[in-house]
Amino acid sequence: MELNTDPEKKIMNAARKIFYEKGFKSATMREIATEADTNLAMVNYYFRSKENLFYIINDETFTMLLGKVALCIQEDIPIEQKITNIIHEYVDFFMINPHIPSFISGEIIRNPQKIATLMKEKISQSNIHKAFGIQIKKHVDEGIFKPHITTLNIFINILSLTVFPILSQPIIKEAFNLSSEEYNEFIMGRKEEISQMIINSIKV
Amino acid sequence: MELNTDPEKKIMNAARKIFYEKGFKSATMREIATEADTNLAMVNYYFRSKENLFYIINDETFTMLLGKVALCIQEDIPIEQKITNIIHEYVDFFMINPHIPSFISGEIIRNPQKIATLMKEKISQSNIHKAFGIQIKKHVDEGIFKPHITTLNIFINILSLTVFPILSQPIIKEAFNLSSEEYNEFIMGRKEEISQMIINSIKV
DNA sequence: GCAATAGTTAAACAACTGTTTAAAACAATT
DNA sequence: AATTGTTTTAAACAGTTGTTTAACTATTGC
Repeated sequence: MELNTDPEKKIMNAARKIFYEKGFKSATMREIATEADTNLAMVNYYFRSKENLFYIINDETFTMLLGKVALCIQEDIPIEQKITNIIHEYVDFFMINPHIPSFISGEIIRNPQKIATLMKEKISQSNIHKAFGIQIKKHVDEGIFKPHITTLNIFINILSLTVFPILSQPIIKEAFNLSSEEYNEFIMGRKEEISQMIINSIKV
Repeated sequence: MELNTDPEKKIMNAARKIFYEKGFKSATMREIATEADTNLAMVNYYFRSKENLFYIINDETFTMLLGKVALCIQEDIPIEQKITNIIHEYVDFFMINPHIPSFISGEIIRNPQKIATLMKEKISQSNIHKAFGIQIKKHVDEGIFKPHITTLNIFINILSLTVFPILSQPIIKEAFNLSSEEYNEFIMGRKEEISQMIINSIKV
């Protein structure tokens, strides 16, 4: 069901799908070409190399992920509500795109420096750290949050609790005998739980 | 610095190192042979195939990881103390073996069914679920823990909060400008924080 | 209409990989 | 000392992969 007939877009969509599912090393240019309903040479014609194509997808993915959080942060609402919103946003998103966490994990193992640099770039482009960091510091200074609380702290906890259960989906389902419906319920039910957990952990 | 001269052990050690660092697909038999200070044919002579060698390492890794948790669980101490012990154990272990989380993640993407089956097998071998599950249910029934709390819930939270920060080590260090010492401090400082967070989240 | 550019195709190339082979070296047993 | 089974080596094999080539077609600009 490929609506876009532009070959460049078709290849991008195919590459995204294959890279997400298999990671860089296991994905092949021939497979991407077939998925895009074209041939091998076309993929190289439009995107020069596998590495280049991969990093376009990689960049796109990070932009999307950080865009979500940037939107939540710039809203004029209490910080607790921001945290809850980010968690809901991420859980919902990863449920629809369950391959993204493992895609990124795979790239961390393959090329940590490159992905770290990309991440840093994207973080400074959106001013997440600044806008959120100031608000947190204010809460710390006012004695509302515990003294050691930082942006890093909160972000790691949010990502840990949202990303990991998606990453380990196959293991959870098999080891605990959950059907897909039960797994979905489990993840969705965690949204409020995680939010409360994190908010409680930062309040003094 | 290879102390063991037994070629089989030498190949195992080499394979463990290479597989941990690069994952199944990116690791090559030639690289393992070189690392083991022997040649290609020897690796196949002792281990038949790459797939087989990989699953020996895989099995060994899961046995080790679940062994740790099994030990903590069977101690005759309050359940809160058990949770704290597991967290400390895992954080310390992953700090020494930072490649294991990404190694397992890589295998989840490559062959989810196989790793899920292996995990299930190992879980039922150690009687984690049983021994821990009973104790949790007792706390729930006595009104000490919240009604919805299960083994799965607690385990996912423990693993999420311990594994993810290790998995994303390169990104954390780069994006937040942390030196290795600062990163280590950050992770080590989280041990108590995580313990409190999880225990608070399950108590009624 | 025509030349130049862009798009498309099938085939070839070169490098790499897991696995196998066949012969040599070694060890132990008879 | 000869034989047997095991270990080690170097080479070959067959398949896959990313990339390039060269020929062909379609499109565009003049």
